[in-house]
Amino acid sequence: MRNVAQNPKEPRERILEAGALLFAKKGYAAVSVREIAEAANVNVAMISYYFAGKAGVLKEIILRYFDDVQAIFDKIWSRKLRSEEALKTFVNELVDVMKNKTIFCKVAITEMPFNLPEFSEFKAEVARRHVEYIRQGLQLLKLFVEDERLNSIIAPAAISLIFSHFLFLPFIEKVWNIEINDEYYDLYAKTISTLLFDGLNGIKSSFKNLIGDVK
Amino acid sequence: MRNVAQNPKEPRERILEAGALLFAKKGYAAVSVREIAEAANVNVAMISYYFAGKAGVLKEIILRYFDDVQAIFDKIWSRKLRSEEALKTFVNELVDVMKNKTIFCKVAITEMPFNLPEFSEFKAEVARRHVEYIRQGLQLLKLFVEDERLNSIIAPAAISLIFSHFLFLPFIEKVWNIEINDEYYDLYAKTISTLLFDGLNGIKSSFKNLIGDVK
Amino acid sequence: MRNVAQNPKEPRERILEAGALLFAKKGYAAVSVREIAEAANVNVAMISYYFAGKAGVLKEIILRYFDDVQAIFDKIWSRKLRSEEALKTFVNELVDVMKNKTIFCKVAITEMPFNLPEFSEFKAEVARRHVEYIRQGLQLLKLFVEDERLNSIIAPAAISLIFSHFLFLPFIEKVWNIEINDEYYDLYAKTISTLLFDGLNGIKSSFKNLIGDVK
Amino acid sequence: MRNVAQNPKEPRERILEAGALLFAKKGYAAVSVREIAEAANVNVAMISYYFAGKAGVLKEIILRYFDDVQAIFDKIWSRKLRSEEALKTFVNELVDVMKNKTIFCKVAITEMPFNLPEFSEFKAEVARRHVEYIRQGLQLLKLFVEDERLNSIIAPAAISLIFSHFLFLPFIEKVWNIEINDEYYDLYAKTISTLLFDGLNGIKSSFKNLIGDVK
DNA sequence: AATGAATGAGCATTCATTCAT
DNA sequence: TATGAATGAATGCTCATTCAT
Repeated sequence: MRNVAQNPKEPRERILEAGALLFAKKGYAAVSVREIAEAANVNVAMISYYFAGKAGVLKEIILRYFDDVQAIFDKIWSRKLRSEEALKTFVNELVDVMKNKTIFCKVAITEMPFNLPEFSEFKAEVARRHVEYIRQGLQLLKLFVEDERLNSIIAPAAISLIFSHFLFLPFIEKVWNIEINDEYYDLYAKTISTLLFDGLNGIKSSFKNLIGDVK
Repeated sequence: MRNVAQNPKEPRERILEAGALLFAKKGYAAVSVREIAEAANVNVAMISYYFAGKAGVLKEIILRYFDDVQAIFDKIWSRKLRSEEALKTFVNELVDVMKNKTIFCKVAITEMPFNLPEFSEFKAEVARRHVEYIRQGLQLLKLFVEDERLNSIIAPAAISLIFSHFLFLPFIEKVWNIEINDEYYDLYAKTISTLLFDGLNGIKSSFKNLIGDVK
Repeated sequence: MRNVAQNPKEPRERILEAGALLFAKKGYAAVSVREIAEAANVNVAMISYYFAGKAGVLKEIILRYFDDVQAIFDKIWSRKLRSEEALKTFVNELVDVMKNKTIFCKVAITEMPFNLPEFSEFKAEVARRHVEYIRQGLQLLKLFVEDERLNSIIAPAAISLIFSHFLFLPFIEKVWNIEINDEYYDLYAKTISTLLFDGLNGIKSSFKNLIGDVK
Repeated sequence: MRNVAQNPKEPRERILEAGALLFAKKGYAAVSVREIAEAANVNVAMISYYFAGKAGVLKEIILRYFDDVQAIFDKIWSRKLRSEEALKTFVNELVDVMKNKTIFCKVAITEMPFNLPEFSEFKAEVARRHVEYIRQGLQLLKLFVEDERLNSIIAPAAISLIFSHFLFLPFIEKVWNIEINDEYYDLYAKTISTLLFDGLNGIKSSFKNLIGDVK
């Protein structure tokens, strides 16, 4: 059901977008179902009806984001890209997703550090689904390491880097006087790609002892 | 008054630490004053008494974090460190702050992307206070750029990178089976330093046209 | 909607009556929503649901009282009564309203002297709506005066006189040992009418110089 | 102790005046002890210390008002004034008290209609103390009546009339554009006196059957 | 006489959810 | 599907008062 093309005018979709917008702005816990219902122009009860509660809305938002991430990984595998190109493609595609589905991405990223009981199982499940992707990604970049600790540093660092713009957006808008448009996002993708690629190369040469042989 | 060393047994301090712990775990909006009061073993009314409301607790937490960040900047200026050493010192010191005041840092970082009305003025003020530090930091790294857009990408990227561990901590603990101790944080600081230094050098050579001359 | 006849068993109406009773007895500020909810046999949340908060209940009560006052004025205009009859009709009708909707009247009158911020705008609006009625009333009684000061004395004096019984009711019950019934209210209306009519005539002859010519 | 001349700078007195001002503005129940303490520039605990709680402040305010009223009655008895002069003196003196101790009077009058449990005994006591004065006043005006009902109408009516200005002051200021000064209060006293005297004469002639012979 | 910390009860309001229609 | 009334718990906060100092 989730993948079926949906009319954005359908209530279910309106709820999802209104929810994502509000969660992105104020954080999941600070948003009430009434707010969402008003923004989506539906009756409050419809949120429980469609998503079995407020938590269901967030879960769906996060799942949609992860579907997109998964699609990016699949694309890279299927194209059998090599290290540098794979990395650049990954960054470019991820920035593209962020540009087009900003609010969904921002919600998925900003809610990740929190540990609300009603999501602990859900998050564990999502994590499990993506562990393998992350491992394969690190292998592809010739960065798979015997020492798991290095993996546990690099993977979040990369994700965090790519999403930095979205995490700090309110701050950025206050501090710098810039116009954020397509051109900006091109520069953004190029800058982050470079930083990440050269940075990871630096790690590869600095930590030779820690980096294992991958077939 | 805020900087005076305080007995952690004092109610004010207990509230602050209990608040930070809970905000770090569940996010500001998901925590109730009653929860904080119980954890801090004080009467609910004391939270309003000392901090003029729940929002006051978060503000104090964020201010304390920013005081530490400011101290790091001041240290670097006063030592007149050069580019590479300055960067490494910055990362090391910041990781050190994160290690010792993890929950305060995590709260400051994770609440930044949100835009609750009761904090908008406060955040603007904090932003203003730190703009100059960030600018000077970029100058020191010979990364001050004519094109403001590049600054607006690099600065958040660096911060985001350094804090990546704390943003993804719950995720990391689920995916990797590692022990997080002092040794781990040493490796973490070294890895992030390398990634950032080599990455920024990559940017310097790739974007020569955008980077201005700084004395 | 406000004027539609409503089943007194409807929650909205029960809240209104319970609220009026309690406000009349203890004053608006001394009554809690929980008290009202219990007395009206509704859930506490229903008070905010129907009236957008405790203040909304008082506003509705006052509006209902003023609707009745307005209806009396309209009745007098439409009947084209002359001075003496108009005055007697006014007093009689007002005493009648007071008798039948005692608590609503008492609340409207006793809360008028206070200036709570949440009502200042509302009261100004109500005042505006009734200024014209009062002016026309004074004209009808041939008491419209060039000197606005006299108007500002007479109008409140008349209202105050008519409501005196309700303002001092608790006091009256303590001091005099009387039974308050329909007969009592007949005597009350007659006494107040006489006092007011003869008193105003006295003013007319004593202050000839201040009283302007009205057609 | 209450009658001893007190330095208005003494905390006790400051509390009393700050309390009266706030009670007059917002009503007893809507005022917090902290508000009073701040306005009086004393510590919160001092209110309980001097007056044994918030209720004690109101009681003292009301007592002071009644002392003044009692003094007026005593003056009239001692001067052995006759009906008309007695009435005019009463009104004039009362208006004078109102002018000079506006807030104390307003509080005493506006809190009278309410029946808070913590004051029921106090109010009964105050009522008892003044019943005799009122009876004697009515006798003096040759208005003492066999039918107690008429007394129970006239006495509150007179008081209510005299205080009408203070009950409706916020309303008056909104509706009429007048300057309230000494001259205004002179006119006020004269108008109310006339209204009351002529009105009561009207009653005397209209209700001959009800008015008994007094020696 | 005066303070400020502390308490526990109470405040109005909002919450997510349910349910009859 | 969709509504709006209704619920009971929980929200942040303020209350008058007390008490050790």
